[in-house]
Amino acid sequence: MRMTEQRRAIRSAFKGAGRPLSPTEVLDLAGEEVPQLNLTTVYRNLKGMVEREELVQVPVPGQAVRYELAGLDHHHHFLCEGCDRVFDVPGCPGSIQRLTPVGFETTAHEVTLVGRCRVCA
Amino acid sequence: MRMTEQRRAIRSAFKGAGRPLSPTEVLDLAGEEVPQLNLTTVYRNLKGMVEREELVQVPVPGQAVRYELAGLDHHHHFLCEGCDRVFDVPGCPGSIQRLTPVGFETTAHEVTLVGRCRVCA
DNA sequence: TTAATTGCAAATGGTTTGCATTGTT
DNA sequence: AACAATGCAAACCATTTGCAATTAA
Repeated sequence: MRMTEQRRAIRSAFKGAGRPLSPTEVLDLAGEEVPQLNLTTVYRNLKGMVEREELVQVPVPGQAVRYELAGLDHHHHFLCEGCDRVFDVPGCPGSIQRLTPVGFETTAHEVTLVGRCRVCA
Repeated sequence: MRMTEQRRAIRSAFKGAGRPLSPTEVLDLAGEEVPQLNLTTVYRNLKGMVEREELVQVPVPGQAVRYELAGLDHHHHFLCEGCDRVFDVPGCPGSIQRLTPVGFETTAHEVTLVGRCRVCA
């Protein structure tokens, strides 16, 4: 794993954003530092960073997958219908597991709030 | 809005399944009744049924959208990692709105449990 | 009869892959 | 030099659309 300019730019896009990013958002943000950045390269780097556990995927209902830095505390997400950006939401409504139907086994849960962010509200 | 054989079959696929269905699942299920059923027709009918509010979309994180009969009580969903089927989960952990960050407005929420269904567990 | 519905093929949008080229070490 | 990373074009997959043929009312 070599350290290239584009990889550096992709990393710092996540550091700077502080919220989950879509591949296109990564291209736009990192592309300011490295204008020749290619979308294919973004996809390949995101994939590699997930395999190396630097990033995790953030599946968003009805939307393209986002990515965020790995190792954050358990939290959930907010999808803004105005700007399509995704934000982290600290905390978790406990008592989610107890919804599990009899005979089923729950290993994870996704909670996504949908609405308007501070800017769009 | 004319009543065709294929539309009838699509309707009854939902009645019979009792769980959210993907377009492909609809094709498979309704295709048993109407073998010449075409995937394009399924997509067009699903879209029409959503506009007419007979169905609602069920966005599943990281997966293709599912559809289910409209008008059900508020509930959530369970995604089985074994068979990729989606099931309804009655109930709702209250206290979800209180996760909303200051300045944000929450208008809806999605909760998806992920794990193994009764058959796959 | 005639307007809605269908089927097929082609277009689309997001993501992935093959392969030759470039860049780090 | 050796091999990982990149760029481009083509392949993919799910979904949508154009258009001519079919069918319910």
